[in-house]
Amino acid sequence: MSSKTGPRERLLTAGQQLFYTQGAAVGVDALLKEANVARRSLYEHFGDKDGLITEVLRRAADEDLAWYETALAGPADPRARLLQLFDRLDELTATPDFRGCRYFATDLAFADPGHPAHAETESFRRRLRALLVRELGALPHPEATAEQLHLLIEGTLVMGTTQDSPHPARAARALAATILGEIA
Amino acid sequence: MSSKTGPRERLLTAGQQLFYTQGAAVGVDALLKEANVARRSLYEHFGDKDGLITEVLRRAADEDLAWYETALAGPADPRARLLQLFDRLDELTATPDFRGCRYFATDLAFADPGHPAHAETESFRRRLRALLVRELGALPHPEATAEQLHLLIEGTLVMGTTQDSPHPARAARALAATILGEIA
DNA sequence: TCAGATGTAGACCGATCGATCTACTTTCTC
DNA sequence: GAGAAAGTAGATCGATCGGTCTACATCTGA
Repeated sequence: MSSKTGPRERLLTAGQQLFYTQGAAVGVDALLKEANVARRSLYEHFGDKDGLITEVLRRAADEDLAWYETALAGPADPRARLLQLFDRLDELTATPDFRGCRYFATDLAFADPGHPAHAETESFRRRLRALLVRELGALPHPEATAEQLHLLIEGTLVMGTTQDSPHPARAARALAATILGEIA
Repeated sequence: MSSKTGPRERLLTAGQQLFYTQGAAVGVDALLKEANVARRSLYEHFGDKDGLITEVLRRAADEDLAWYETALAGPADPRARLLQLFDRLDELTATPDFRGCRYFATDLAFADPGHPAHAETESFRRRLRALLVRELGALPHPEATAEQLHLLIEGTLVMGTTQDSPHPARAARALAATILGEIA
């Protein structure tokens, strides 16, 4: 009977937060302090820092994809569902602790293309793309349109990160509306 | 009579290349070796590593904005000029050594919002935005459309970095064509 | 109950980082 | 051509990094 969360869980939670807010370069000491965990526990559970990073990305990917699922839920019309997604993105980028796309930031943080983190970020994007294609299943050119929507999403996250525009998701939504209307 | 380039120039060139390909976390030793410059010269000319980073960004911003200018040059019709920009972006992202947007990568590399590099990246984006607004001067809603084009550009650079799509600029170009057509 | 597994606390190691300093050489200027 | 200025080469410093290790505490299950 384990009512309280163990060190493994606390490390994943701390990693998910600190890697997002501070970047993957966050020191091990900061992670241990945030998680209230002994140094040894990290290396017993994850092998090394990269192991923790990989596992955090895996968990975050599941959560974020679930977020996309709920952001799309509701309307029966696929166009309305996809436009609603940009409304949710508008709320997301307006959040004070929004710091952009975790996966792209991870890719940039590791110059070595062989780093295991890249496999996780690629997996996330492939799943996100599949999700968009599924939504567009009933409409013409689902693959090409999914690519465009994906580009709009990434662009929104970037613009939201740099704060160049107060509401980039609204600009993206308008763009999405035109192509979703055209392919109807 | 200085026919050969001095250490300052070599450092800027090496920094411009290494910071782009390896990220801002590149070590000072690697920079010195690449530039064939003594350690002392770096600190005499730029104070510290951040000084070099800032100066590299300043120079790169001028070059990149000039690239945008030439990418837009040619056609008299502003719509054609902007669509041509995405053709140039298509070539750019297809370059084997393309590694994405230098400025956004720099922003992500420094979690501290007070780091001097952020001022340079913000300056670049502001100038880029102004360039887009200028191009759209004769058309309706130049500010709003510039925001959308900016978002498409950033999205293209991200998608080109992660290689999710072979030609993200073409997807972006199609999106740009719809809004440029609509506001006509 | 008690033994093994699991966790904590923290010293410690080698490597690497940015930065300073000394000593010597080259280059430019007057 | 002599002296100042600028550059090279490299030792060195303190801090920090990821990772290992020892010693002790706690929890758990046969």
